[in-house]
Amino acid sequence: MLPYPSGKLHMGHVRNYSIGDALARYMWMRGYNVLHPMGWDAFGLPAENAAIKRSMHPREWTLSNIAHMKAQMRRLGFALDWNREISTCEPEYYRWNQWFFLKMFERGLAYRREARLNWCPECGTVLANEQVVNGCCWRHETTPVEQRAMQQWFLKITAYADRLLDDMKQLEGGWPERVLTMQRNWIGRSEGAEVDFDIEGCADKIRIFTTRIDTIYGATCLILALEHPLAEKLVTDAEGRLKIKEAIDRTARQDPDSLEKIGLFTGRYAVHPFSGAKIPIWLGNFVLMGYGTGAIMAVPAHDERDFEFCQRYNIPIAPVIRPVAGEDGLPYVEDGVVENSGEWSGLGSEEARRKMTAFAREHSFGEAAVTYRIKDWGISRQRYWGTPIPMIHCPHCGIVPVPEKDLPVLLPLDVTITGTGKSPLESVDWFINVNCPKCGGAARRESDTMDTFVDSSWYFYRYCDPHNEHAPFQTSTIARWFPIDQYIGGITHAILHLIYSRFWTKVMHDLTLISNAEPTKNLFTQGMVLKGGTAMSKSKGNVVDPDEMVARYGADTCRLYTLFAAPPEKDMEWDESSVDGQYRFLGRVYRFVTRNAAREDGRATGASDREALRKLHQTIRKITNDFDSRWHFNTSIASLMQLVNELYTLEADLSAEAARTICEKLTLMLAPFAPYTAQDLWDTLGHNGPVFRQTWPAFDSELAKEDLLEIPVQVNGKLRGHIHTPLGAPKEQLEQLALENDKVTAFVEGKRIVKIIVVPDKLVNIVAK
RNA sequence: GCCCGGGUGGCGAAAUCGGCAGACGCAAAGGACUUAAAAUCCUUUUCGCCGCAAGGCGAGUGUGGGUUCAAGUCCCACCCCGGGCACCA
Repeated sequence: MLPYPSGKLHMGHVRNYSIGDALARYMWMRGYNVLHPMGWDAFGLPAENAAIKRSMHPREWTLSNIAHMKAQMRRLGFALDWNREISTCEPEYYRWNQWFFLKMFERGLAYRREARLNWCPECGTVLANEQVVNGCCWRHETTPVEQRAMQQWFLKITAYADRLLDDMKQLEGGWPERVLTMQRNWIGRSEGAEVDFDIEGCADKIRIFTTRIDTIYGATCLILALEHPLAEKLVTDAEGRLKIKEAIDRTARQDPDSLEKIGLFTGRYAVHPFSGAKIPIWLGNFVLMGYGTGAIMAVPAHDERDFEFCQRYNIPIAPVIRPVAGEDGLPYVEDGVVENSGEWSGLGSEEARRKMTAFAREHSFGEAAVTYRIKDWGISRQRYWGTPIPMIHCPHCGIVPVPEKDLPVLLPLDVTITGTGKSPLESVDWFINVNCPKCGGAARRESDTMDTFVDSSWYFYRYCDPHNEHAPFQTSTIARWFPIDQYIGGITHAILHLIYSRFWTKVMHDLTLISNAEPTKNLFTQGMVLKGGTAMSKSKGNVVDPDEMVARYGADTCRLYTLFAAPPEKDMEWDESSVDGQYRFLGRVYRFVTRNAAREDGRATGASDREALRKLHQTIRKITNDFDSRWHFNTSIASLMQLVNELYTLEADLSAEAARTICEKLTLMLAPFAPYTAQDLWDTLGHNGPVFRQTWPAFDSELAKEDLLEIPVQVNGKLRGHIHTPLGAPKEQLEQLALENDKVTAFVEGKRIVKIIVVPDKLVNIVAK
């Protein structure tokens, strides 16, 4: 039995909750309506919308926690795949996901094509590139993904690549630089040129992408990806084709970190479009089909990878860039002066790139081109749960969208989950066999469902208007909450959820549903919770469930522990040995307030009152500052502890009046961090209603002022003594007091005073020789 | 290899703008209360040396330099740890 009320805490993501909830409560007490989808639990409000309807503050603030997503989405009826939960049909959730899908299909932003994709054998489904971590599924970290070729639905996130990049300007300052860098790398925009090479004795051309067209005279061969469509045309003999297949297999089996370069000569030659030289055409396993054109020109003199390849296969190396004088190191990727390049020799790299690209364009064998690393978002999943993709395959009409009036397409309930890798929906005849909406003939319904990252991309908009039956949400209803003022989440979402939701926001912006181009103004990424020095994960088996801590100490102690262990942006080691301190602290607060809530001993006010009030106002100032600037709640809680420690020493001499004031303000300051205890104390103090509806205490800088300062005195930079002066004492006085100080004189004696540095209210340093 | 973080007592950490390094807490030791234990309250606690003692002296924020009256904080070089990216042409 705990000595104070413990409360409840949903323990899914205890750290994220503690941080977000503390902020939400503080902002509320500072006079903002806070839209914080999950935080109302902590506030004690029954329903999410009650808060919006019962607006009580003129100012508004939107806060969302990524870790709260699961619970928020569950409320909205979105599907959840996290625990392989099988959702029942939630018509509104399907309807609007499907509605968006149709809008994208109309605009060419949703399309279907065959693709080799990452397949997780454990999930029995394909995954998007973003969802593959170290070659394994993001949900099954020890299960390597396989490659499978199948028909897949994609969302054209690449069409938004430039806007996703450009709009980062709006996020600078509000988002951690680290996340922006990760997204920038992920999008991977690079500018260059595409160039066609004729093939000797063949009408086809090979198109390559390069960022260094200035080095093209150094190209001594072309290298195509093993899977390049032209490979089969160039290599016609059975033996050669077998070798290609073997090379693909061998590459797939290798550790991607130390891939051995494998090359196959096609026996064919290409014509260099600038020099007219005949250069061999190779296939190489390090050339990626999925990037650029799947073919490169190898410039071994100036590219490390090409060098390695060409050296291995005895392909000539021809330097064409002279490093700029003064620069040393490898010339591999550096700009310099072009040489051995016919009429272009002597130009700087940059100028050469511009002019050579223009030349290629004039002679119709190339053009400037931009390539991205990011690929379209593959959203097809062969799972039962998730939104059915609202499409019908008709043998006569092709792919036909389900008419909007027929939405939502609901999942059948009579499904057996086989786990065989085929979509379970395939086996439900009544679901699959439908009539074509166009011609009325027999047709088959699409059986793939959508990636559940689709749901998380826009749930926070729907959350603000959850019961709308006519639209995903009403623009005017949600406009006031967006963009989100503050989003809190783990760094793990940097290139998953956080890029998808930015994309979705832009699509909705283009559909004129919203006016904001970005979903959130500010992003805060809290540090990871570590156990044994590494991030907790199911595969490592080091996941700690804090439920036990909550059962033993209560949720408030658990919150305090989480917030006190480290500043929120820093990783924290989950080490329960220090939780006792938080438990003891809450007990100390509880006992002090209950002892002093309604004392009637008529003790007179005196010096202790003054001292206690000073400490109180200093604490208010400190915590207010922490909330307003840096959220280092560990120091906020430490200062509350200091206040309580001081109160314990002064308690015997406090007047009832001062004690009462202090109890109230202390309780209010505790509320963001330990809401249940604070609420109980607030009741004990004889108040009615929720403590978080009280105004955050203001500090009085007069009361916070120290009467007498203790100022350190240094001699030659070493601390030798202290002097006592009132605040704001003049320099001369400090100087004089310092020189009169016994301890100081002992060190100055016999020396010549060179200089005295006086920093008012801070320090005196005497320089003596 | 490239790009970010970070390195402070036995431990988690604090020092927010260049101004007393180690706040606050854990653990440990001692004491009070108690028949006893728990709980609670109080005290000590960076390291080394000197002293019976009050106290004093010296060293100290990964390493080596530098700037400054003054450096955990700024500059240069390096070491170590963590994270992200990585045949992206």
